[in-house]
Amino acid sequence: MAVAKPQSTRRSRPQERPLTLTPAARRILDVAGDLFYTRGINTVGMELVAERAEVTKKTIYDRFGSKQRLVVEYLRERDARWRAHLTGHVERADDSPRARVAATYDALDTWMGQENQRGCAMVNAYAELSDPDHPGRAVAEEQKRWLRDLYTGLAARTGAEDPRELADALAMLHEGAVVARNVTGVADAARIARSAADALVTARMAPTDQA
Amino acid sequence: MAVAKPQSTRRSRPQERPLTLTPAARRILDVAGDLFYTRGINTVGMELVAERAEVTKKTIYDRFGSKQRLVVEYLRERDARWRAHLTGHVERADDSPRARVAATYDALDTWMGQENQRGCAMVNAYAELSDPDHPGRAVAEEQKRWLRDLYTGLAARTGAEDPRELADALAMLHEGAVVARNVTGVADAARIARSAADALVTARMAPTDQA
DNA sequence: AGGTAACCACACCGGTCGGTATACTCGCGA
DNA sequence: TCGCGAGTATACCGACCGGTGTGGTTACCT
Repeated sequence: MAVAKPQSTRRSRPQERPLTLTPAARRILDVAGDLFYTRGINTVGMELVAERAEVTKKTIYDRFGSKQRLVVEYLRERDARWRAHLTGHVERADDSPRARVAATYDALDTWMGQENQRGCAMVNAYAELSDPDHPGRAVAEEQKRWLRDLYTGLAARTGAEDPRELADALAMLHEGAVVARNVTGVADAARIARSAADALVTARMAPTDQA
Repeated sequence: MAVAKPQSTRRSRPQERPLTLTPAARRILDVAGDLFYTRGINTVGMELVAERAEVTKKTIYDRFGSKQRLVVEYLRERDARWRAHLTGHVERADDSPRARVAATYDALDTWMGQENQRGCAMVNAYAELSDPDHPGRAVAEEQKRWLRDLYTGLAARTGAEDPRELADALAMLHEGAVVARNVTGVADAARIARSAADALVTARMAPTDQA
């Protein structure tokens, strides 16, 4: 065991040095990403990361400077991977708002099948990093804002009266599906969310656009 | 700082002693509940709990036996409070499935306004307690199952073709609203979820029941 | 040839973790 | 009066935390 303290209050961030991703650093980040996601950020010590990456702690600190930084890089990378996954699905879909909304839930479905066995990494990190100044929180917030904006754009194209509100509802189905699958064990959560989203779009669509 | 380890593998649970809630134990549980929720379970040490409850660690261990047990009791109590809050709202609503569904989101709204500034305690605990054997996880799972069943009952009364699926969608809006409010900062998340839920019920309702 | 970046091994730091042990006091009910 | 449950205070346990410092070895770039 061992675990505690109010989380380093690194106030007034000292501007980020750019990070050189040497081979060892690459290994460290991979290992840390896996461990942080599956076991939780706070329960994984640097010693363990070092051991798994076959690297000394010294090397980790030479490359990343602090655990906080390593955590932030883990979140950033995961966020980027998720965005790429989602936008890939969306762009391959038909260019209709309805099809594209559906595509977001398909993306979620495949994502959850592969690398999301422990819920949303951003939401988990948000739960674990209780210090409001931890820069990892900003990464999570940004991802959620991004998804919301994506939905807002699509919602606007449906002709909905209040695109923002529709977008928020679609985002809720999205996040809720992750919880349903992860905690409640609903295997086809993404499919259900997709179907509900479609019904919602229909209900909110401008009447003239109904087809 | 300090935080780590794969989380005590207390396998084959040694049957729970019933807990005597002495005045000190009451204080301990209150303090622990507050700290665990606001700072996270893993970042709060027993030393801090003892200090805040104006009690020695000895007393905590005499009453609760272990941190794990204290965590479980915290989750149970919070779960019970939440269920009471929600059922209170539901029972005070008109006895129509539509009104009762709406009432669940109203309950969420007032709940989030008062004592849910850091998201859903069950979801957070699920994120923090990565050991699949930690009994705290079961408490979270049970709450989500309960909510799902509650929605299933209401959905059945709407005459929906697939009550389970409608119920899951309603639960997703529910959980999603918590994330939206907490991470994305959507102030009227509960209201939006309520409105979306209502539209969804309308869409899924048996055509003959439309009113 | 010299410099430097990237790594290794290893020892060490103060501090905290969850949990235990010993010994003592107080108030209550039989 | 006696015992006991609930509490106090304090010291301690081994383990682990995040992080640093020293010194040495490659390998590549100029």
